[in-house]
Amino acid sequence: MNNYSFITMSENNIISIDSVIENLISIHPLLSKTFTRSIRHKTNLNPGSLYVLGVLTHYEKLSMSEIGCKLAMPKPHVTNQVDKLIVENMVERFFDPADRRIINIRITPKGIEDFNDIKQSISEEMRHKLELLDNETLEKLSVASLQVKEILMTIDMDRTKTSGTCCKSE
Amino acid sequence: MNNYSFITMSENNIISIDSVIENLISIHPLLSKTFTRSIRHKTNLNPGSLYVLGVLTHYEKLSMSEIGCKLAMPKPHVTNQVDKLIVENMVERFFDPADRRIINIRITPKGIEDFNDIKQSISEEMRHKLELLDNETLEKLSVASLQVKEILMTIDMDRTKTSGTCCKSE
DNA sequence: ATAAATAGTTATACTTTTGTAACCATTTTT
DNA sequence: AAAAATGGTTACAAAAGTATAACTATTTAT
Repeated sequence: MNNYSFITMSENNIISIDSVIENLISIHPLLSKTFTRSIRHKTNLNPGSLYVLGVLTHYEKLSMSEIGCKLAMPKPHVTNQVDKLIVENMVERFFDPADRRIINIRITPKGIEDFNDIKQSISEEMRHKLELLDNETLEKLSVASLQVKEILMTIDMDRTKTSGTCCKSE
Repeated sequence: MNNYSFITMSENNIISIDSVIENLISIHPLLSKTFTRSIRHKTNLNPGSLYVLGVLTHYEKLSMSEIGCKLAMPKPHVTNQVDKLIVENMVERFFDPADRRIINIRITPKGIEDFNDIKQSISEEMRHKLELLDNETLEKLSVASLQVKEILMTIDMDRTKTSGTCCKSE
């Protein structure tokens, strides 16, 4: 029985992983299209810049490489997107006192404010859709999306290839 | 008390919608990057073609416009992506007997098979990450992602602008 | 029957993102 | 001190996706 329960456990696990991936793959284009489109129409920022801004709201500071890692974005592209955000005073660079090669980025108060405005604006359409859901469904979606978000954020989608090494252990 | 409870209800609702959007916006780049990168490296298909293929696994048939609607993809782009899938024998066109302007697309058995292979392959990295999660977390993610997926799929991310009208009522 | 609307394609210009390699500055290794 | 590794930038080529308009074929409305 021990053995048996172990096997089913493991089986379940595999099934679980596949179904998770299945779900995530389905979720992705739905979100991708909604937000990307809105971003294009309602802001001057590239989708990429906005992702950078977004990830910076979750961390006090990130180095250029870490940003690229969190978003699996090539380093040269990170440079470009951060440059744009700096022009807009939404983020700022500062050297790492311990290692002067490292350039850290943090979001500015203006960045936080702007990001909130942008979020409001790009999510207008989706808000209208969500308003049509009944309370129970909405609540379910709220809890479920929070869980997905939190779990995914603990997973580093790192890549070691594109341009030098990427995320190290957190 | 009735009134009060109504107000809090409504407040909660607004808070819920905002937090849902917040979560979805956070989830999006995480998935986007993971899958997009893998798609690029492990298949010959564009990400776009794969999204089309994916959405076709969920519906028996879809017209060109409906595909564009489900994915919020401009119609000319849908044409391109479907063309590529047809060359690979992964989907097929057939006229709608009731209205010969409409071209319906359905996935072929080969398409289903290939899509499964591709899914396996593009999700390898993510599978390794997910394997590191403990069972409880994985189970939570499985349930939560399923809920998010199912709810989002009931919401049409339609757009009426790009190229003529889009999704009509389901 | 004619005009207007709809579904889809073609063509084209454009933006965003990716991939690669060369390069500088700094740190680590030896 | 010299060599190797690391973090970041620059520059350029290529892929993917977006926007728009013009066009054909079919259907619907008048």
